[in-house]
Amino acid sequence: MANIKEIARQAGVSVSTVSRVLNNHPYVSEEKRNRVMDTIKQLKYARNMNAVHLITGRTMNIAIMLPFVNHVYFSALMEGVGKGALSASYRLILCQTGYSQDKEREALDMLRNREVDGIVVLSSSISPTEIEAYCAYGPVVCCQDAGERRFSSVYINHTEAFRKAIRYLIRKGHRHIGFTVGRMDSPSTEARLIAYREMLEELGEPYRKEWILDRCLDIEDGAAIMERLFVMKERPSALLVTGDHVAAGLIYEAERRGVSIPEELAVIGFDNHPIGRMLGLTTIDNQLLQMGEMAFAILHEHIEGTQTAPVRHELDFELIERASV
Amino acid sequence: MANIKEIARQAGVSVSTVSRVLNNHPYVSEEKRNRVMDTIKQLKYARNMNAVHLITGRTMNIAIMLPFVNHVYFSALMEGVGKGALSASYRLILCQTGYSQDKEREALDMLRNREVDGIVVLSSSISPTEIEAYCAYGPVVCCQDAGERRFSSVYINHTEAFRKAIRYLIRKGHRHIGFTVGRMDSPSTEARLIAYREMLEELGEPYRKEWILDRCLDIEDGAAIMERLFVMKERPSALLVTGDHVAAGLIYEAERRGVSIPEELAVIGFDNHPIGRMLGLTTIDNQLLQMGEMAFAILHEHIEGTQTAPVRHELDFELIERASV
DNA sequence: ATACAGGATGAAACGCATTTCAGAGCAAGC
DNA sequence: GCTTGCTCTGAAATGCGTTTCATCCTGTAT
Repeated sequence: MANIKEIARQAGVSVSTVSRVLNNHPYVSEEKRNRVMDTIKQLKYARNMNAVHLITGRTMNIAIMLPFVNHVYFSALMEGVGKGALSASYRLILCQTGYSQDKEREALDMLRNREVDGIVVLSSSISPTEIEAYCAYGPVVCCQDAGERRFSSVYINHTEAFRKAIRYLIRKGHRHIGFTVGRMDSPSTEARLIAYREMLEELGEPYRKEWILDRCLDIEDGAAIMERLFVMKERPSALLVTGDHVAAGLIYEAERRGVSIPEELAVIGFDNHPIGRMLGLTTIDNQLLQMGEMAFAILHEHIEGTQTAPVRHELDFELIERASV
Repeated sequence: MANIKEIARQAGVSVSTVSRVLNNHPYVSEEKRNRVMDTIKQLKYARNMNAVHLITGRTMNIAIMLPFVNHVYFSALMEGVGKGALSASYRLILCQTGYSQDKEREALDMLRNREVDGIVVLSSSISPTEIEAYCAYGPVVCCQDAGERRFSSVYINHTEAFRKAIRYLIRKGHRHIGFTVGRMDSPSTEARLIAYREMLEELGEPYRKEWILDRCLDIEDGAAIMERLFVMKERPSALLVTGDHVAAGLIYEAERRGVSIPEELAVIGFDNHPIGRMLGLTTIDNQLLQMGEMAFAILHEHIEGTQTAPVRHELDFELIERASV
């Protein structure tokens, strides 16, 4: 309940001196410093950070916008951002949007409202152009390639990664390749389609809409894929699965049904999650942890002012060969 | 950049009127309300929430303290808390502690510093007694049973749940039962040991230290259990595994090594995670989502002042019979 | 005509810590 | 002896929105 004024009064100094003690400024005599610190302890004084935020114009909070927390992809990214934030003494404010555009705008508004010093967008449903409008109020970093923008981004080149996975499958003799996506209209799906179409062209294969399996987000969606494959007249011999958890579900269900992997169905996952390592899943490591850390690092530079121009940082990816192809 | 004073000046009204418009108070004439709203739009005014927080003494933020975000148990709990927070317009500030006591105190200090209106502790390393000291500064809700305390808690009765699982195993003919834990000195481990010792007594079985497998947190730890079982002279015929992910690792590895489940090894998981449903894992549903939601609901009541006394809310659990026993 | 309730409005106090500025005291340098 | 440059200190301005209180006005009840 006590405030800085009360401390000053009881310690017999001015509020400025108390503030100096609080902030470890030099130029306070040992004697007064001790007196102030004693009074602080006696009165169990705790600073009202809201006043600090108001006067300094900084909150040491950053917002992290994502559709849902309970998903391995976002957990990993979040872990990375959190790691960076922790070591720089920033706090993370969770903005779980469920891809609701209103919620997303609400999150971005925190920047306008000075509630946060910056925001990292893991995934959003509103357009990059709309996000761009918020750059006037503070730094924004996105974990998706959004092209040349007024905000920074950290991403992996999904087209390139997909191309690499496809090439690998072709080298292994596959011509009938399908893939799964989380949602059809996401930027990464778009990026993947580019590489996919390229491949079809090259192999002279037709575009089979049903080989692009939509709404594959978690392990059970993965298990459900088998059923979807069984009802197809023509089945792909290989599947690129976005997410090791989805792939794990698929592999499990394949085993249960006696479909042998990789002989009857080759699978490549994404994310390089522990579950994939355990299952011997060939996967693309897309460096989620590093991406999160890098996102924070860049945001931090923007906040500190050491970097004012938006940066686009493309991360490497790596094909990890295991036993599912 | 504009502030309420500037809006007032340009709209030709007082700051009080602007504030009233901002907060949808009645008693503002239609005409002035419109004038103010127009000016707000023109100047692209955004409220400085830090000033609001300072004057109102509330931030609409709550802290959520947990060791790591990248873990299914905490993800599920967090999802629940987040759900509640969202619908009550509260923000979640993530305090990832890694069980560092300093970090935990830092999180609790946010309460003293008025940075948050309340805090929910999912799991902590510091003692309940130390947490209790912070209750003077604001409401705290823990997701573990800490006995009669000055803070509220939401929990499941781990002893009871364990007992139920053990009874079930005994009914199925098992006498040699082991179990896994995340860390040996956690409150839930203690609770489980009570039921476990009871069972040993009843069956007249000796306490075999090696049948309590420590440090089992994720899927790979689960897979590693098989190796640990193989080097034992005597092996348990059934294992209670804390976490469906750990159990999934174990099941997978058992299959790989040709150990049939449940014939050679029966397994009961915890958490009722989708991965367990997929694998036909018998498990105890400990209502993580509901626990998170309930934790927030109680915290909310404390913040609103509708509930001032600490409450202890014990949640039900449910044994879900599937094929692993 | 009088009283009273309620709508509408603005001035001012309030919440609290940081920072600038001015000034005092004192030592070192010329 | 005088200037320069620290060290140390406090008064006051600052950041910005909310809320209380007093006041004025208008319509309705008596």
